[in-house]
Amino acid sequence: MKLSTKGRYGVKAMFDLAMNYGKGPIPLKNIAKRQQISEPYLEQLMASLRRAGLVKSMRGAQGGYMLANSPENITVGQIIKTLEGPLAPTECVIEDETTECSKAEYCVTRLIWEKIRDSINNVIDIITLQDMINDYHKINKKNGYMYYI
Amino acid sequence: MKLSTKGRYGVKAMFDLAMNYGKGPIPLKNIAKRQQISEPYLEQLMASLRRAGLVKSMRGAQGGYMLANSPENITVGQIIKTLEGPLAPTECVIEDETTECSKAEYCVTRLIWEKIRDSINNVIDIITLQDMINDYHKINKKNGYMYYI
DNA sequence: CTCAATCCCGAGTAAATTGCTAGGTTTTGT
DNA sequence: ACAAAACCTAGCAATTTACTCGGGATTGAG
Repeated sequence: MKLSTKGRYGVKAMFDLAMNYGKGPIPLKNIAKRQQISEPYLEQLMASLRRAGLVKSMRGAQGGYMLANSPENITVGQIIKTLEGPLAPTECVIEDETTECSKAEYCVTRLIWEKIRDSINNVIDIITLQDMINDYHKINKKNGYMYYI
Repeated sequence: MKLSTKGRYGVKAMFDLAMNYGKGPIPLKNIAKRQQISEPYLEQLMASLRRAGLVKSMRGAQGGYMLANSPENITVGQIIKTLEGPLAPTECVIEDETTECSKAEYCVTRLIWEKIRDSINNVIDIITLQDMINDYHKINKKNGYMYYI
């Protein structure tokens, strides 16, 4: 029951972009270096995020990536779901799945998986990139670190 | 972010044992058949559950497995954690891990993984096998099914 | 107008994990 | 004695993960 690196790297990279929101396009190379992620691998993740409409890109020299919306309008849930697929503990409780399990009506274990799914979604759909920035400032003020990871 | 079959099969098998609590040892073969799980595979899972002290076994003819405690004293969380390991979304927020990440103090993403971890644990550590039995009776009364899955 | 910086794209791949199967040994009630 | 059961160890095919690699297309700056 672990998140893969896709979800973890994705959130880090998007947080990095949020910290640089409004400063024009940020080259992938810089993000990868700051967040310590393999550059060509991160490239693939950014491609998914772009196709999902969460980031915009500018090609060519002085190009890079930027958030497609302001940090308070992008949730961690959007990022994770884009990169990992729907965040359900089992196949049978993936929301908006067309083919439902034939035993769904009387399956007791299903009720548990639904509760787990809902509790996860309640957390990640509420946290925005702006919340992360606020957390960062709080931590930073307290102990004086300057990294954003 | 899926549960593996270990966790899913484990919960099903333990629910099966809970439905048969007090009826003496239940042979693995019967559980496997009712819950539609490969018998030798389930055997491995039961071995883990036995070593964790969640079930007791009787060898020989008329032998089988039974819960080591009453259904209201066994949680879904105990079962899943035994079979899947600690239920944390990332390595860095596994509880009672000795080697902590060096960036833990100022890591903003870590705060998110902790919230996800806690929300999952709050759900599964509260649900007992007795709760599942109660759910079963509720569903069963409503629509007349007799399976327990 | 060139060129370096950048994003874009598809393929390949080693290592780990998952979900089993296979083939035995030991114990015990009837 | 014997059959039904738990117990144990090993192996293995398929899938997934976390990348790497090699090139092509754009574009701003000099």
